[in-house]
Amino acid sequence: MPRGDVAGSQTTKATLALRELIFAGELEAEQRVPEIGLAERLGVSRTPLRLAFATLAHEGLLRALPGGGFVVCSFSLTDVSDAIELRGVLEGTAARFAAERLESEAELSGLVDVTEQLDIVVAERAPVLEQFVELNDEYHGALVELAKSDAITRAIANVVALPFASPGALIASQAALAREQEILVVAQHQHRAMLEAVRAGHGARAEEIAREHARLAMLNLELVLGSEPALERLPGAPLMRRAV
Amino acid sequence: MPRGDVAGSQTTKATLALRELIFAGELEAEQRVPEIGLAERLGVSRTPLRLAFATLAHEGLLRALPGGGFVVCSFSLTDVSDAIELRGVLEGTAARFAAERLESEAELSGLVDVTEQLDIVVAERAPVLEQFVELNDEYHGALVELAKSDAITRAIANVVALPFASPGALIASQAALAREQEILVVAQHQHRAMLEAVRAGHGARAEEIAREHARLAMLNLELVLGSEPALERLPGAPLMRRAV
DNA sequence: CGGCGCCGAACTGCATGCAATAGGCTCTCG
DNA sequence: CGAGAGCCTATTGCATGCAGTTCGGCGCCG
Repeated sequence: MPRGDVAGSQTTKATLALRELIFAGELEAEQRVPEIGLAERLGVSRTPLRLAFATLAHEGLLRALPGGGFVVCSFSLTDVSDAIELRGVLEGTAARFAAERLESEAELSGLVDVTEQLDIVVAERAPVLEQFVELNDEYHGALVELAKSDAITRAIANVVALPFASPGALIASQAALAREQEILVVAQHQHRAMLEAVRAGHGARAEEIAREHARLAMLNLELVLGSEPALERLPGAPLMRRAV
Repeated sequence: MPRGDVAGSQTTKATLALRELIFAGELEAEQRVPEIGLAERLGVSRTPLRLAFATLAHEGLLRALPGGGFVVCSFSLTDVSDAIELRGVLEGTAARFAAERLESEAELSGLVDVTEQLDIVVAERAPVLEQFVELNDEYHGALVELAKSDAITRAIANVVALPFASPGALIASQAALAREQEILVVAQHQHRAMLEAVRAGHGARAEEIAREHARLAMLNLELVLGSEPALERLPGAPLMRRAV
C-alpha cells in the first residue's frame, strides 16, 4: 500500500487510533507505552506506529524517554490553563490579522453565516450543545482562515492538539450544568463582537475579545472540575493530575 | 544502537543533518526530496531518515505530498514576516507570564547576568556580532524559561524552527551593514526595558516591548534583503521566494 | 537483614526486503 | 503532427529480522 500519506495509510490510522486511546484514558499516564502490544492492538506494524508516536510527541501528548520509548504526558491544572491562555493569545493574533488583512466584505460571508446559525442555536430554549460545539469549531476555523497566515494556522493547530485546549472541548462536557446557558450566551455575544471588530478593521479590539473569549474556556474548566459526571464526558480527563 | 533517543541516535543525526542541508539550500525548494539518495548521503538508513522527515514536516520545513514523499517548503516574504510577528506575540506572552509569575529577585539573576554581558558587548566600539547573537539567544532563552510554561516553550520552539524567525538569525547576517550598530543599541535597550518591566511585574508593558523587539527582526530582514552579501550569510535564504 | 552486583529477558531502534502505485516514456492512432 | 492510452521503472510505505541495551529479579556478601 505504498505512495500514500493520505487517509487510509497505516500511519494515519495508527495516529488517530492512538490519540483516541490516549484521550479515552486507556493508556496509563506517566507510564511507558508498550510498542509491540500496541501494534497488535491497533492492527498496524511497529513502523507506522513509531511514526504515530513521533507525531503525538510533537503534539505534546507523548514524551520521549531518555532511555527510549514514550510515556503518555499528564497535565497539571496550570498546564491546561496555560494551553487555554495560549490559544487565546494565538486566536487573538489571528483575529487581529483578520481585521488588518480584510479585503472585502465578501470574505466575511462564511463567518457571518456561522455566526447567524449560532444565533439561532443559542436562542433556542434548550440549545443542542452538539450543534453549538460543531458551529463553534466552524466559527473558530473560519476566523483563523481569515488571518491568511500558515504560521498562525499551524501554531493554533499545535495548541489545539492538546485535548482541553480545543475551543469546544469544555463546552460539550458541561451539559446540564447550571451556568451552561449563561456561558453560551456570553460566548455568542463575543462571537458577534469579534465579527464586528474584524469587519470594522479594529484589530486591537478583535484581539482582546478573542483572548477574553478563550478565558471563557477557563471558567468552563473550573465548572467541569467541580462536577464528576461532566468530567467523565471530557475527553482526555484522565490525563489531568490533581497534584503538581 | 537501541534504546536511545538521545543524541547520537541515527534519527537525531539524520534530523540535524537534514535541517542543515535544507538551510544551506542544498535541496531545491518545492522539489521532491529523494529518500534513498539522501539516506546514503547522510549515512543513515531510510527508517530514521523517515523519522527526520516527520520531524521537519512538523516544524514546517518540509511538506508531505499527497502522493507520498516530501518537498522542501519555500517561504514568501509574508510567511517570514508572519513568523517573526508570531514569535513576537509568543515571546510577548512569555514576557507577560514572566512578569506575572515572578516570585523572587533571585529568579532574575540569570537574565540580569546576560543583560549585563550584552551591555558590555554593545558598548564596544566594534561589537562582535557572534558574541551578541549568542548572548541574545541566551537572553531569549532565559526569558522564556521565566514564563514557567511548557506550552509557551514548545510553541516558541516550533516557530523558531523556521530559519528566519530565530532571534539572532537576522542579526548575524547583517554584519558590515550601515545600521548594524544602531539596531544593536535599540535591541539592547529593549532587552533592558523588558528586564525592568518583568522585575516590576508590569506584564502588559513587558508584552508590548517583546512584540516591538521582534519587529526589529523585520527591519533587519528588510535590510538584509537589500544586500546580496548579507543574504548569502542568512541561513535558509534559498528557501525564500520573491514572487508569491 | 539490607545493600550491591550480576544475569537474563524483554523491549526498542535500526536495517533491509517486498509489494504496490504514480509518474514518465513510448508507441499508436486520429 | 498532436493527443491519448498503456507499459515500465523508480520510489515510497510497510513489515519484519536482528542486534544492543536497559531494567527487573535473584543471589551473594557484608
